[in-house]
Amino acid sequence: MESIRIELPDGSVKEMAKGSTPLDVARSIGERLAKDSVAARVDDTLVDVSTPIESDAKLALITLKSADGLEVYRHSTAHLMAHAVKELFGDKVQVTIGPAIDNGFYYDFYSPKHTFSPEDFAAIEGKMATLAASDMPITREVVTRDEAIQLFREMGEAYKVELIEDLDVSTVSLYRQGPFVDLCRGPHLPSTGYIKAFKLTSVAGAYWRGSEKNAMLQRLYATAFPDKKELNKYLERLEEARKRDHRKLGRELDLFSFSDEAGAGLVIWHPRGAMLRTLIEDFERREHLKRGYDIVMGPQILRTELWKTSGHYENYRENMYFTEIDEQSYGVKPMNCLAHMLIYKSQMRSYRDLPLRYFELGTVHRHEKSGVLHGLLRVRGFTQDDAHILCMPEQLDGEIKGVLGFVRDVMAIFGFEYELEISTRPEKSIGSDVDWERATKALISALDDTGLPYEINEGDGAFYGPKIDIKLKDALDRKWQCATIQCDFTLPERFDLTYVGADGEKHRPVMVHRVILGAIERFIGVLIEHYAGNFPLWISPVQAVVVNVTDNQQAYAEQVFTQLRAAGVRVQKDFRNEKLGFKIREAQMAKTPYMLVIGDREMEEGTVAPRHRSGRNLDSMTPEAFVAFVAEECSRYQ
RNA sequence: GCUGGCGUAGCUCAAUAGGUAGAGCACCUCACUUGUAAUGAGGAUGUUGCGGGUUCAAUUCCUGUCGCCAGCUCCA
Repeated sequence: MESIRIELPDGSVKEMAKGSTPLDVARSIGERLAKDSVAARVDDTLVDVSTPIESDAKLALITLKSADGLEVYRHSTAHLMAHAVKELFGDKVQVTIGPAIDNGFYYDFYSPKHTFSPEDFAAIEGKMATLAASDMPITREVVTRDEAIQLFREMGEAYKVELIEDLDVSTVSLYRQGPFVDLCRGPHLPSTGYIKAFKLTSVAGAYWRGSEKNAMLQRLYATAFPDKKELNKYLERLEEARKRDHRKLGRELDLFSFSDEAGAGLVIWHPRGAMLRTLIEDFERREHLKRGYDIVMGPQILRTELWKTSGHYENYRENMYFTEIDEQSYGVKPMNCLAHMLIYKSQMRSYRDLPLRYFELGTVHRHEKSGVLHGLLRVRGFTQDDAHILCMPEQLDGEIKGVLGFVRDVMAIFGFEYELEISTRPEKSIGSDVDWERATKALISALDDTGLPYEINEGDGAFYGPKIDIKLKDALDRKWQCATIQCDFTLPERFDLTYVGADGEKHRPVMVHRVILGAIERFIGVLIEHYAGNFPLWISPVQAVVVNVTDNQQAYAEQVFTQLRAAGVRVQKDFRNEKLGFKIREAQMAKTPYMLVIGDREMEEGTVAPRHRSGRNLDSMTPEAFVAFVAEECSRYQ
């Protein structure tokens, strides 16, 4: 019999008969490995453990311990769910697609006759458990494209037919488990019995193939883990994450609110939230001034004519608010660039002036679709830490690198990890091919320079230029774009911006539109979840609360409070006639960093006894010492 | 914007086969003078999101609208 050489990840080589399967190889190593292997990687291709190997190859067996294994597991669980749904709802539903995602999987069903609700979950889970327990083999078969089309057509699965019809291949693979068959590339678990722990989590609408022009499908989300223990751990983690939800903490910590009466997506900042925001904005002003930006301010509304000049009226009108007064139409600004353009144009510019960096904490309004609003993370009125850099083309690289460095420094201060993405030209856009190419190259070069990994989103750029996006994650790992760096070769053109070069001729400057935190609202939303409401001292709206033990110390405590406030500590007092434990508890729940306890002892010594929200007590110290202590802890950010 | 779910006191949630609503916390009053996560007693609290319809009667059923939640689409 012909034999082949199988190279294993540790470099060892096994001689196996031609046509041996990964499972055969696993068995030759050990029964335990054979049992644990759910798929295999043969020369970089993921396959089933039952796929025969026909020639010399590198082989890695995949168990549920690896990310690949888990993905296979979840994908197979998605099939199991589709199988269960077909058994329960039969002809009422058609299957479409069901991939594995982070922490689980989903499956989309076309189901006009039955609307899925969480009440269906128990039945579906029960059926899945039965199907898993029956341990049906999951088998792969390869058929021609036409055979597959015919098969799914007979089954009444129109969406599968459409999928196959769009495939440019001669054969497709099918996976069967009992009577259930699905078009799938695989690989899959050897049998349904491998599936042990899963839970349906939610149901939501999703457009077929992600386009709002297509039919709305019903998507069942679920999670799956190799065993119940891990599943429960995940569910607990999810529960913990929900406690960090900035919408919940925002109310509990009395930071902000929304009001139907005011309007959807419009933030109302309460004293503590407004303080938090002010502190962050002050920080921003300092950091920008340090880096050579000039602070500027523009008006809230500008004449509609100007939005026509900029191209916003043409491209962004549906997101804008307009108002008309004295027969004059104005647009409420959705972006801050226009005033910055006017500042640039207010005088003749020399190449010696460049780069010019105009910074504005600019409040903008955008009419976002009602369904996308989400706490502070997606609102209709927000303030950006916006800047427009106007420079010579040869300065572009350096400016973009400078901004990326700025982002890196700021994110380090808040302890954020972030993901970088670059987005290229979309279909609906303005500007020439040459400009787009030059701008895109500049961004890529700057990204490469950071040495950090980044993703490329083709066609995802703004209508006026390509961009780099920096994304942060919320408590539930949903990604939100915060910082963004966008090249714009269009506005300088439209506003006819020029500078006089060394040659005495007029030249066109290039523009970089960039934000570091992005929208302050969104950033604070993510920040609340990041710290779970336990803000570091330098941005804590309330840094300390003075708490007396009995009325006896009230006069002294009042004096301490006044002294600390005069010294710039953000301090509050709680002199209510309550037990100390009660007042400590309240301060604790408000996540106040320090509680300054004053009893007879402290009054006699002229000190306070600080208690940190962690429960740790500091040695008693004089109010002056506490002021210095706070100043020291905050100093590294100022 | 779309699909589905939801809107009851400041917050978290009960209630009703259709008969105009209750509990805890918070709030107010009184007593207690208290040492590091809840002292006790008493009190007040609602146009049941808003409008229209069906009905003798609507918080409950129907409908419109506003808002919220999950996801999709879209974006900081």
